Amino acid sequence: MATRKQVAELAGVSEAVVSYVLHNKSIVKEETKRKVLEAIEQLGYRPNLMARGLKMRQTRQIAVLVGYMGNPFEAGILLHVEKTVQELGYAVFFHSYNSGTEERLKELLHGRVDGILLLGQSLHEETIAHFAAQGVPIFSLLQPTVGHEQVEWLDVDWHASMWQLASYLKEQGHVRVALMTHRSERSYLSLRAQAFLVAAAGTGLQCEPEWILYGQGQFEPAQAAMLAAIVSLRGEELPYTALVGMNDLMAMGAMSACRHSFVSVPQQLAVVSCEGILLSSEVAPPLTTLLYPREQLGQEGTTYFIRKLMNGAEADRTWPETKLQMDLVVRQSG
Amino acid sequence: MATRKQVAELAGVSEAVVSYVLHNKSIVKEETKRKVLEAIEQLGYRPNLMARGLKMRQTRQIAVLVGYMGNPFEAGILLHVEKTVQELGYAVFFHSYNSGTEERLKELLHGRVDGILLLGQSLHEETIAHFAAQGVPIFSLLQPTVGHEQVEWLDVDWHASMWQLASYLKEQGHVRVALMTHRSERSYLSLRAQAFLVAAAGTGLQCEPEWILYGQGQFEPAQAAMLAAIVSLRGEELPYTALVGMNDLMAMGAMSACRHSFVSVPQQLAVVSCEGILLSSEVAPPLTTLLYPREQLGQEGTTYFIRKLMNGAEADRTWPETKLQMDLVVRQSG
DNA sequence: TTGTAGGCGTTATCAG
DNA sequence: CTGATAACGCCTACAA
Repeated sequence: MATRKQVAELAGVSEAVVSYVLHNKSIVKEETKRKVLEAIEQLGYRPNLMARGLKMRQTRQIAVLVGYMGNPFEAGILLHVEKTVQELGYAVFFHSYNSGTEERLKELLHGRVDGILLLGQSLHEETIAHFAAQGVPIFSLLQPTVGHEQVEWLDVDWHASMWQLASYLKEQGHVRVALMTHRSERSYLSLRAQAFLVAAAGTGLQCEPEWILYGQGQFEPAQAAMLAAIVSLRGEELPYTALVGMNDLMAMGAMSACRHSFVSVPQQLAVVSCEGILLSSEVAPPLTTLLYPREQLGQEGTTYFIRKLMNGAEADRTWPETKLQMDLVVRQSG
Repeated sequence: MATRKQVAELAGVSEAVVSYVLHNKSIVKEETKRKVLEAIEQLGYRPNLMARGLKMRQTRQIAVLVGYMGNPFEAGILLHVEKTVQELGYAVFFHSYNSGTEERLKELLHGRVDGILLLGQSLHEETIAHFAAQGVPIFSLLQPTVGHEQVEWLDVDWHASMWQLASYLKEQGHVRVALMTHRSERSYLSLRAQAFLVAAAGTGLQCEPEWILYGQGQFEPAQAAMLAAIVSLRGEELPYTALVGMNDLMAMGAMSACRHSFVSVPQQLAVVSCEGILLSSEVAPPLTTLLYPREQLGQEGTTYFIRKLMNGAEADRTWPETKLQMDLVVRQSG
């Protein structure tokens, strides 16, 4: 573990000079510089990032808080986030967040990150205030749900998107539609559900409260919920002709349940969704879904946030309130 | 940003006492302790992790190097790794690794992590030596390919697993089988391919070199490779009756290509694979595959590694050379 | 152009 | 039991 001191000794200069060379201060004489660089090379010296962080009060590390990596949607976003973070010379502190471990989170992050990037998570107000007080900015990819007034975010325009989806269903002749979402209002899926409900009302679709199924954002719970809904009919026909999933995994879970209980998709039940994850084109039948611009989300959101971090608090008001757009990919499921 | 100094002032004690309280040294008088705890509470004080790390030469952070998060197989492992790391009181420095950015990696990690966990990546020998010299241990989930003699790892027993797969194909009456793998011998898929080739020879399967397709571990390249193989036949029959994918994504890509070119699976071509990722049961037709124990891998491997980190270098020889087992899940693709 | 010294927030040693 | 004080490795204003 070579330190700066050792480099200085080997090069026969003082420690400060080593720093000057490291930071490309042009004030160092060419020959001294060469000597120092040689010593650095020889010892394989690299600055200790803890020490530097302590001194500079800047870690060049940002926390990325995710919910559930088992969902390809979130994993796909993380992929692009990390890539962008890396390109901008920062590093990722990766943490899966569960509401209720906030105390632990504060400890874990204290002094270790320059900012926090939320991947669809909703923090408690108190926690947000805490980090604000610490001078640790927060940015959110995917719109946060409750609270978060001070938190900037980037997401698609869900109202426009859901309007698009509702219109499509209407065009296909559907009137009664079911909805699969997450029970918790803290989930980012709830926002999508609200937007769909508004769009459904606006386009004249019928979506009764008892047609709302809860798949908790994941495949198996969704499968179970759909199965339960089918079984409870005792052989009668489904009261709706279409199901819209608030994410692809749940839509796929529902289709799986249908297949196992001989409900044909899309004839007896059309299924549509709104992410377009990997393999959504490969399930049976291929899923009709909106395409979420994940790369754009990860790339643009992260870039904006880190640039802001680098500039200090200046250029604060530049956030372009443009939301992202989604395209509908019509396949065979609905 | 309350510091220890401020806490000490508020509580009317010296800084050292604050540390004693923090570390539960029972030598502090009950009343002093109470005063200090109050001050901590009031100021919302938490130790700065950079300062602590610098002093202790221990960061309680480990680097996790991944290849491609777009693959549910790797994302699924990360999920369990992170969970375990968190439970053991450590944190994850997340980094996507590309061969060729080793210099950058060394800088980025210097002094910031206590250890490195490889998720199927292969580092250069020189890099391994570097970290060894720095006293940063490396552990690998999934067996590393070339070199890495000094690196401990955990993986399934690929020879046994591939023997199982080859035997199954043989039982099903197949003789000529194709293989879909990654071109680079640095990829962890190459190890699987080697193992399969050995097993194929052992069980009497025929697997000609020109039947080896390269899907680069991902869906779309695999799809393209399979498509190219089919097209090049100009309408003649495939020279093999089964294809074994070195991961599920490639097997699915191959199936997709078959569907689009009207090659029926499994009648004209049986497809099998060896991971069992999410949705492998939902594609058309559902994929016959070995089930990789990802949770066990992430949980056991990470636990072993972090415990070792905590104990210093002691208990070095306890690594149980037991490899993990896989089960075959027979579905409709082969 | 180069060296000195103070300090970032901790922990640990050693007196009181 | 408690209080100074010396590191940990680095950066930077200021002095030489």
